[in-house]
Amino acid sequence: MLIGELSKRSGLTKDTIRFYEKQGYIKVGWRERRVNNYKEYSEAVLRRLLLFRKIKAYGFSLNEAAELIALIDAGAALCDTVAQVAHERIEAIEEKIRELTSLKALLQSGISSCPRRTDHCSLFDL
Amino acid sequence: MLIGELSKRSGLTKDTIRFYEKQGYIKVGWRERRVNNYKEYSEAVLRRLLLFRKIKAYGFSLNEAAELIALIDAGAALCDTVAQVAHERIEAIEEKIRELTSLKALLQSGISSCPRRTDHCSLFDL
DNA sequence: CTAAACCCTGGAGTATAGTCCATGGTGTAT
DNA sequence: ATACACCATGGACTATACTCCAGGGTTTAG
Repeated sequence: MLIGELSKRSGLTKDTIRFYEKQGYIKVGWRERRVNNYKEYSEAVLRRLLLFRKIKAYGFSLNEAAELIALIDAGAALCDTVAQVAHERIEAIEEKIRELTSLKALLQSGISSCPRRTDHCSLFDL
Repeated sequence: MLIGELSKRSGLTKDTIRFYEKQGYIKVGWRERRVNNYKEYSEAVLRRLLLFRKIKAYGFSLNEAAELIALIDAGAALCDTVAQVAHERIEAIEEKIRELTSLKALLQSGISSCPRRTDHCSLFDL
């Protein structure tokens, strides 16, 4: 299929697909050019793009997604390995949540310590 | 004071201070050059930098900090106004926390739905 | 024949907040 | 005299993940 169809079926824009190619996240064109120089994409490429989307939906970065896919390609995506990776991601998310929570608490305590009577708020006083 | 001292007293690197100047977050040098072209910074600039640090510590971006400082400069930093801004920030943080929490749940449900017996994890199957 | 709708490439721009570098001037101590 | 610390400027580079553009070729319908 050509890039337009691939774009529709993968849900990624043409630009994104070309970007992934440039970055080497998908390799293609690599022989599959039509006479007119148009690239012919295979179903395998489509599956790869869908996989990227799925993994990214879990909050992984493109690079992390690529690493996971390499693992899968290598047949090394054992449950334990994947669970391990997912756990690390969860911990990173939890850490981020903790940061945000304490930031929120900081703001709330700032607000609640405000006298609310003057015409100048002390929240940002040095 | 010269930039070296300002850097030490503000806790910001010289590069950061120069960056703030370039971006117009602080205006200086504006007459206060020594004969040798060295910039002379005032205590007012130091206070401004400390204010930026403080506001940024609350998780505001540089631009938001600049807006808040403009408010303060204008004498318009009423408690209600500031509380309003802080509330918006808190809501944004809460929204982010909700996103992260659901992402975490997604990952967790993915992991827990894993049979954990095969040599290929189904978590990332299409 | 021409317009619309595709395709190609390379490169620049977006956002954020700096960080680093080259090049060159200045000030102080030995 | 020279080393060393300090100052100045402008511009490039970092990370992430695209997004958009210019300039050009191709295909298809009317």
